[in-house]
Amino acid sequence: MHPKDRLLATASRLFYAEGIHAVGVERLVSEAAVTRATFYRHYPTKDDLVAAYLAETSRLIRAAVDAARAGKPPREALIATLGVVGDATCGEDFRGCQFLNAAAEFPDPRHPVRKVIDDHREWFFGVLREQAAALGHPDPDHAARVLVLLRDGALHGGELDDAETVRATLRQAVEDLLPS
Amino acid sequence: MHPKDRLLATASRLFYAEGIHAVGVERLVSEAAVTRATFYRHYPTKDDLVAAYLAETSRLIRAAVDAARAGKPPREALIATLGVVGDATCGEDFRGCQFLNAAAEFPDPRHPVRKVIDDHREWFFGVLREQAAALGHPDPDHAARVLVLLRDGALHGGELDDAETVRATLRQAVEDLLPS
DNA sequence: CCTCAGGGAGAACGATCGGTCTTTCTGCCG
DNA sequence: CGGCAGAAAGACCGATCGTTCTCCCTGAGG
Repeated sequence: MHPKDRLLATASRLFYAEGIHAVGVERLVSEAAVTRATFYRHYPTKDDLVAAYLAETSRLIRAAVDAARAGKPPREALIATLGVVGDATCGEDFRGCQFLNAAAEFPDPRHPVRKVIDDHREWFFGVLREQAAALGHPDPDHAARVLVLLRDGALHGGELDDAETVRATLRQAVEDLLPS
Repeated sequence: MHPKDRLLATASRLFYAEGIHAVGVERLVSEAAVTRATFYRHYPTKDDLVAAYLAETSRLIRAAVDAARAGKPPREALIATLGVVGDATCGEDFRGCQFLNAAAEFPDPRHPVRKVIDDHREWFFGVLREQAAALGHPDPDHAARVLVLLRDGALHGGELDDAETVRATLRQAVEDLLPS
């Protein structure tokens, strides 16, 4: 495993578990067994590493969603898509949504990190709208918007409230929303 | 306005707008026109000021919700309660939920700040459950849980997506959830 | 009038922040 | 073998972090 990959893996773990501003460069390089010079050779600034962390997270989530919905009929595919979210909330060391947490720490909407967040949200909304349309929902845009609300809520409730209950609540709410 | 109140007002504004870890003590005391000594005379540590900021925010929200539902029949009262949330998302300088943002910056569930957050969430869930029960909903616990999901989602979507659309989506979703 | 708490002003603490630098060594490719 | 990029190791930069300190001044209560 190359230094650059070790850095990204360490950053993903620490940024998610402890918060972005709370983890300093010293901590990153020491836990990744990399020197400061190597850090700045691969990432010009810390913010670039943050953006890389979110981009990589987005990549993993897209893969998980693609895998979950592959080959399923429309209704099951949509339930499976939100199921990925519900499962995530019940995973150990779950600490909310990487993107929502990062947005809380980067208030400036024009910050480069926010673009990665916006891209990911736009992708997910598109997936939901497309799936709602394939399902024959009369207003796929509205359905997708409600599903996004539920998703965002579940990703926070899973940390602050009981995760299993949140997963069940999410699933029930999604099924109620779809034409039976 | 006394120094302690100026401090709390300044902290509320800066913590919410820029994030908690991102605002240092120097910034707080200079913008509040207060000396460092006065700061630590009223709040033993910065974390105590953070807890006070969230406690004060909770107090204001409880007052707003109480005012919105006062004297309304059950169904309108519940819609008004969530309406407070929707209105908040459309306010200027809206930057998401103070409690969710703070939770993103305080990962340790045993941290004192997290207790203030948990208390606030518990209160809000209780209000929703009580209102759903008064409405004669067959499963008020489940209804309240779904409403919390929608609330949390709306409070983030209002910042990251279009606020007015989120408000309308939230209202529609709430009405669809209630027995007609 | 005297006292004394509370606030203003600002220096100072050690620690850490994000970022740059020099030096040395290793390993790969021609 | 020679050359050179990438990484290790760590000193170093100014700035800021949260926190504590001393000193002086003001204003209200007894």
